[in-house]
Amino acid sequence: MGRPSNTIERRKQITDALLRLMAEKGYNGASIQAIAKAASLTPGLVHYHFKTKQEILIAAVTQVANVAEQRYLKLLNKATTPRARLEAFLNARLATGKGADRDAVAAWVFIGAEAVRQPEVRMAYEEIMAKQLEILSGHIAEFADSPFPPKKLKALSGIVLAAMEGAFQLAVTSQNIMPKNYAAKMVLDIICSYIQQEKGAAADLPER
Amino acid sequence: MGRPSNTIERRKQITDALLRLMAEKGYNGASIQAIAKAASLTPGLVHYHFKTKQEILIAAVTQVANVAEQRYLKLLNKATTPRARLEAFLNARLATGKGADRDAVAAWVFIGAEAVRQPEVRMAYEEIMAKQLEILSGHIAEFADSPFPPKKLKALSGIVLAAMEGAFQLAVTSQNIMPKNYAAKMVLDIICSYIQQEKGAAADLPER
Amino acid sequence: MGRPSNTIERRKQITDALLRLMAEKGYNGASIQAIAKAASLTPGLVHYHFKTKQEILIAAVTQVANVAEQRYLKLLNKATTPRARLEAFLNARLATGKGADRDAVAAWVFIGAEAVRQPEVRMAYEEIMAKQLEILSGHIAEFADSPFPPKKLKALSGIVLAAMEGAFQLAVTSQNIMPKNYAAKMVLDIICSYIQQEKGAAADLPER
Amino acid sequence: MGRPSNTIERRKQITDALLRLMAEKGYNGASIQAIAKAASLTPGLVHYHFKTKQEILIAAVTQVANVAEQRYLKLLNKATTPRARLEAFLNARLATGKGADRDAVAAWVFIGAEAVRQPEVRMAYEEIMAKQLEILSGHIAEFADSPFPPKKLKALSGIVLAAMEGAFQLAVTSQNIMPKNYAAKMVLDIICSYIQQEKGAAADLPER
DNA sequence: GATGAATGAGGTTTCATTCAT
DNA sequence: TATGAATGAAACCTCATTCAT
Repeated sequence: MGRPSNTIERRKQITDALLRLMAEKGYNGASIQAIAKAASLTPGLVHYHFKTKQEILIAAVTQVANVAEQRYLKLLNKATTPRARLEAFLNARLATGKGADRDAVAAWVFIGAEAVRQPEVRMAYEEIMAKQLEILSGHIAEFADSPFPPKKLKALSGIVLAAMEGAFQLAVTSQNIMPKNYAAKMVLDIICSYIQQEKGAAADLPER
Repeated sequence: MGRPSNTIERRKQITDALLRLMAEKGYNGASIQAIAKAASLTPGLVHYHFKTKQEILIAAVTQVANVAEQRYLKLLNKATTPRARLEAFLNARLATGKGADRDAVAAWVFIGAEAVRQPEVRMAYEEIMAKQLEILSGHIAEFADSPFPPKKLKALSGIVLAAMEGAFQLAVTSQNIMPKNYAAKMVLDIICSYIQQEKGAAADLPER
Repeated sequence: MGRPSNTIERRKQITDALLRLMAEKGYNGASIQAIAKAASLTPGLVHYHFKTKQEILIAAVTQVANVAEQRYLKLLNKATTPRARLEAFLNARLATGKGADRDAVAAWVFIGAEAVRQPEVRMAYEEIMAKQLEILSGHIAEFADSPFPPKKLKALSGIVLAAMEGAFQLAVTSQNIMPKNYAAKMVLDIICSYIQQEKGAAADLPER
Repeated sequence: MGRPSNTIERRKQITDALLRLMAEKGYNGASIQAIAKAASLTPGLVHYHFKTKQEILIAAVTQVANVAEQRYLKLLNKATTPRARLEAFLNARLATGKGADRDAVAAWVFIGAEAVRQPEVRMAYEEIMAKQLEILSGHIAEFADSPFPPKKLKALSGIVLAAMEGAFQLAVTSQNIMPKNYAAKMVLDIICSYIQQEKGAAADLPER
């Protein structure tokens, strides 16, 4: 009895619209009116499915993370070596060349900014970052294929994550600094050389 | 012949107020009205010194860059080795421990976001980034102290710059990923190991 | 032949919910949506049982009056003297100490306010007041136990009714002016002394 | 220098408009739009002079109280006997016959209702009531012209105040119960008879 | 230079009501 | 009877900007 629920689709319609608009106008520029129009809905209906605009943003953040994770898992499936698995992670996030992804990157930059001032958004953002950090350091450890001081592992992973976030920022504002598809390659190079040096350093202290 | 101009101080008052407010409320959250109050001025006067709000933002961006440059030049003065000069650059930008600097970092993240959607802001932002890239790659080249393929130099500098920008983002949203004062050290380590590896690779191809 | 009607229970569920909500948020603050939730129903169903929100209010007004009347009749049953009967009336309405009754009183104040601007509500409200006036003046006349000029009887009853309504108002806004259970006692005192004086005055004019 | 301030007049314009509208549509019915139009202003300007709608209401409450006080003081000036002073108080508040005062009474009823649910309004309302109580009991004590148990004095004043508030309610909803100008007279009668009885009771206990 | 009142567009959100299911 | 999605108007409020003084 009663009308069948379509909340899930509607919510996706709405978060999609927010991300699309945010990519070029930022969070404030993406008004509920505009979101509604972009999703072919009415403002009232938007608020029927989301109590506040912030809720839409948080749902969108989660969605972006999920999409990225799917992409990662897909690539991971095909990867058979530690190096390939690390690359799967980096490419899943940094492959900014696939056309419509420029929007996703721009949206992500705005999400990062909102995370600075909206605690609720920050929590969602932090959680995602923490998860990324864990996955990334796992892949690096596996790739290093030798004991790696945990502190250094975490520090390396942290700066790599920072480099990735910064690469997004530069990709959408300063293309001549961060040309397409450069980031993934450079990040991998950095990881390699850091590991190499670490191995060398360890070799110099054989009795430890 | 009329009262003496105080435009310069007034403009600084205003940009300072914007940066302060932006640090916790973002660009949109910093209304002209609020800026005026924070600067102990009136809205009308703000618009007397700046035609639009965007102009204030751009002036603020420039100011932030100048302050950072002053800090850099000061440190540079005391630096006597290539390594010290490179460190001067990194520390001038990444020393986020000075207390009130958290605000500067947060403001910078919002500036980066505005650069995504406001072309005029983007231009100012890009220019700063380009300059940074130049300085940074100069220091790295000097520090490497051996011929370095220009492409690799630029790529390394680029990813380092990205790491620095990303470090700002994480510093104000995910402190457990990017603890205070970690970034500068890690960035230097990365540069070192990358250069080392590059030297090793060059040594393997003696006849070139 | 269809499911058995449950309209009566549903309507009571709904008016109860309105009264509950109105007690702390007023009439406008009690949205249909909120009423539905408070009654564990859906907005659509609320409008199935009541065409408009105003209809709910009017039903609620009637219900409140009925409940008060039941309470009065119960007390009246046990009363054997004129004074006891008068007290039954006063206590039935002014006994605001029964805990959850604070809500009923607050709701009644809001009902009085709505009666000012909604003619349909006013009619219901007036009818109740007229009835109260009649009952009250009956009890007073009986209690006075001597001829009482009709005009004075009506005037006394009127001001007593006013005092009761005002006591509700003060009970929910200014407790230190109208402490719990004070009103009923004071109203009775006032009636007594007024009657006494009236008797005295009548005695001074024996030939009338 | 600068434009001369007209805030005071503007604020009065606005509170006047609110009271006028509230008299027939209640607080919620008096939208900022409507207030602005009634005051020949723009909604933005209304919010320039009052941060929130509630602030307007509170200013209006205060204003109503002040006007009533002025009226009282004027009447008080001409009063030479205790009885006349008491009457001055009652008439100042209950003289609901002066034409436009019907609006003031209706507005006051809505104010009372808002006081139930808006704590800030309640505080203003309570303060006014407390002040009234003090003035009123002073006049009654003076009028009684004999020692009066403080508790009884306060109780009498309280119920009289309640009767006055209730008279407002009935005046705007049930005119046949509370005809114009009846309230003041009846309230005075009630006070008189209560005092008489009290004196009689005191006389019966001469040695106390 | 400076003030602060004023504007008008647009922001998010609420809500009584309707209607397809 | 019952559901809950959908609507559209209207609510309060904010804000960059202008302008009379």
